[in-house]
Amino acid sequence: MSRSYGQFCSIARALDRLGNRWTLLLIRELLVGPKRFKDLEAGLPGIGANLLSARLKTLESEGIIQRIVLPPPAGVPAYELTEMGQELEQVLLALARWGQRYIDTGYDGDYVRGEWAVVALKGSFRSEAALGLQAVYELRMGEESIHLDIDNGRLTAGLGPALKPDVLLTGDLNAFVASWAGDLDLVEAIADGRISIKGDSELLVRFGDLFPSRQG
Amino acid sequence: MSRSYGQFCSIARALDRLGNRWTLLLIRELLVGPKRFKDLEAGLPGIGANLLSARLKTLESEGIIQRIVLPPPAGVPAYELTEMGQELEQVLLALARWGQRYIDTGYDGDYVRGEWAVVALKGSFRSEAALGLQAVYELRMGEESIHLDIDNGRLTAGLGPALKPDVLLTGDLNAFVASWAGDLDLVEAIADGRISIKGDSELLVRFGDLFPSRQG
DNA sequence: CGGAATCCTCTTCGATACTG
DNA sequence: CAGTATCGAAGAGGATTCCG
Repeated sequence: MSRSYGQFCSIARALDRLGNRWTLLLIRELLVGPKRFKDLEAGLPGIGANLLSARLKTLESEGIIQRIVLPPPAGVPAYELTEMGQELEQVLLALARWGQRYIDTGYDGDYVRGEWAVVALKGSFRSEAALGLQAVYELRMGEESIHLDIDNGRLTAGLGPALKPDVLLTGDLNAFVASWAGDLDLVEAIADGRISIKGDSELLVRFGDLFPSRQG
Repeated sequence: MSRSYGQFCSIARALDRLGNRWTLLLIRELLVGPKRFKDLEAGLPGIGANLLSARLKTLESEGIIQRIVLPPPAGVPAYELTEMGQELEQVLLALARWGQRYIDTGYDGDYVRGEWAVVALKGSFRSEAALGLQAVYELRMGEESIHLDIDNGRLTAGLGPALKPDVLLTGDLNAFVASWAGDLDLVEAIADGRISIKGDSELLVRFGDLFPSRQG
């Protein structure tokens, strides 16, 4: 399958498993939670069912992901990361940090998905800026919601709405994308109504500090 | 060249540049210092000159590496990481940490090189274990030497001998490999003479603590 | 509907031979 | 020594089909 590099080196060994096309993006998809085959296809446009199937099989045999059956009432098959797979989070966050330079310089019409912000924001989170802060953010981007729970320097982020958000930002996905791309200031977006805010607006000011982009 | 994933996502954007075969291993090679074309070929057995040439060209055009002429008396062309390329260190260290599980479970005869330990040891370094410690280690593995300067929780590691090592470990590369692979205990290796130690032997005890493997 | 298997075309890789 | 050129082999991508 994946041609081995044949090197006694932890990086090469990791890349023997992860270096194939789509593999790390597939992990990114599963990092926000279990997903079905069709959801993975949707998050990885262009992959092709055969290749996705092959990648899933390989990763399962390597113990990085596992097939599960979602709890009732769903009761349908899905894929999730094993503990070993979860441990790849730091690799993806490091990649996200390095790659941020290529996204905060404008949006070019590429495919985008709100839930990717879960991983991206985890990557750009500045723990130091959150010391002593207790706050729950919810971002409602079109159909998708994500939540960010900040508790004194620690961040827990995930898919879906927050139970009790201190701040709720609602808007079109395009508006959020424009703000990440540096095309639109968040405060400006709220001023002209492209994004609406509910809750403690003081916390909005801190948002840019907690999740900085290159532009500042 | 590299087919783009076409996603507005920092991870996908990073992988657009780094996801090709050999690319991240090429970065690993340059992470320990500038190298000539032939040295890169030697560190990446199997790559093929055409592919190495193509990767170098692409990475240069992306501003991740740059061509230089080594200072006199060498005066020969070489490649080195740009600042942007240097910033990939955290990505490689994260990969090294995750991949360590695949190397500390025995050596299988794969190609290996002493200088890779510079990156691997940086990855496994436990800063907490080095608080208050000031020590310079040198590892002389066959022809290759690397040095590890520890200064109160901070590690600087690089190719070549140390100026004033507190501990000098000398041995065959095979012996060091065996110890990394968990096939041979470092203390045992010294007891039976496969690795010899010169200097403060107390610091040897701390070595396993500073650079732990999965086995402990 | 989910997902695995097949077929075909295209791109990329890998090894060797070759050139300034 | 530093790359180019070439070509067979392997992997990727897209469409379609089959099976539960």
